[in-house]
Amino acid sequence: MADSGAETGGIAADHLKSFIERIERLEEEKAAIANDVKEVYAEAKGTGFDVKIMRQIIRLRKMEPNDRAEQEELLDIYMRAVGMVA
Amino acid sequence: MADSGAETGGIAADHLKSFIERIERLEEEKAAIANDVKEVYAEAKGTGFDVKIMRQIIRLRKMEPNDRAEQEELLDIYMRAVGMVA
Amino acid sequence: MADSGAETGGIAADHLKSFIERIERLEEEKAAIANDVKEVYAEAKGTGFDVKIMRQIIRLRKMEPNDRAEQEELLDIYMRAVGMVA
Amino acid sequence: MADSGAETGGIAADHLKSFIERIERLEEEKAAIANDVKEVYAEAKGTGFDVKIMRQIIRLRKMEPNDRAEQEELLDIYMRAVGMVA
DNA sequence: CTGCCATTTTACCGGC
DNA sequence: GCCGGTAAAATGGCAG
Repeated sequence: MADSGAETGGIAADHLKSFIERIERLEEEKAAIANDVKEVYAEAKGTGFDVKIMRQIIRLRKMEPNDRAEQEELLDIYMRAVGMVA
Repeated sequence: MADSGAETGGIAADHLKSFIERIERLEEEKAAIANDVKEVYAEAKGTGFDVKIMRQIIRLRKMEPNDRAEQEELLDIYMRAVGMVA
Repeated sequence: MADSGAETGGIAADHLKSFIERIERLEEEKAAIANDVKEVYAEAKGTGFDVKIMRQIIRLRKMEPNDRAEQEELLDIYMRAVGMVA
Repeated sequence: MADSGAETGGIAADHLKSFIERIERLEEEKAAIANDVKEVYAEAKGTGFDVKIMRQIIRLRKMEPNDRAEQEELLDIYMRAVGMVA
């Protein structure tokens, strides 16, 4: 076998396995953090905050102020166009 | 003001801010790890591996641990009932 | 065998099959309509409209005006709390 | 006013409104069908069938038609490489 | 740059 | 009636 590319016999198999395991480790870490996030939301909710609004806040803070303003303006225009007061 | 629940004047505002910032920090960490994952995939791809299949592998390996055998029996019965071979 | 409940031998199997097929037909119809929706969005986009904003409009129109006002107010409060101007 | 693109004064507003209303009508139809689906599940449940398993069946039947056999071969190779039995 | 795929978010449904 | 998980929608990212 010429072993062009990545046939998975021999060392290629080991290589693949290594990649997979590295990714799985990272995914585990990521999942752990995602879980932490969930817990913070849960705690906030328990304190009386509205989770959905909190998500909106976080989304808005992530946006460039300019983009945000533009979107709001456009939304406003569309709303008038379809007859929603403001 | 009775401050029942989570009105966001005074300390409640601080509390909310604190929650938001905790989440944002965690999301940053998560994004960093997600980026690492992406890089590993890119490296694997450069080595000649098929990223899409790799994702499948990882998905499958994550599913395996579940002892879903319990439900599979009933599923099997239903499958026979509707004419799916097995 | 007493055939109480829904063991899937005999007529029960036929019954199950019938339910499944009815659902599958309905799901097909639903998918077709979902596709139509997609096409309308595509056409609107081709005319120069912003699809994302359109989705927002539709979401807002689906909400009770009261609820919408409440959410906006709450969002506003939260924004001030975390120091976003308005 | 040059009316390049889709400013929403005049006819553009009408156009937008028309798109929105078409989508809303389609979404209504879709919701009606979704409701029918729900009713069939309810009826099946009343007959003694397990709704969750039924959903699984339908999911599986939707997947089958795909001739995924092509990719399965490569998947198989990769699975062996990382030590998954088959 | 368009369409596709993956992730994320929202809504729904069944269980307790 | 709420909570948790499960499926649908939607947004964002990537390849072609």
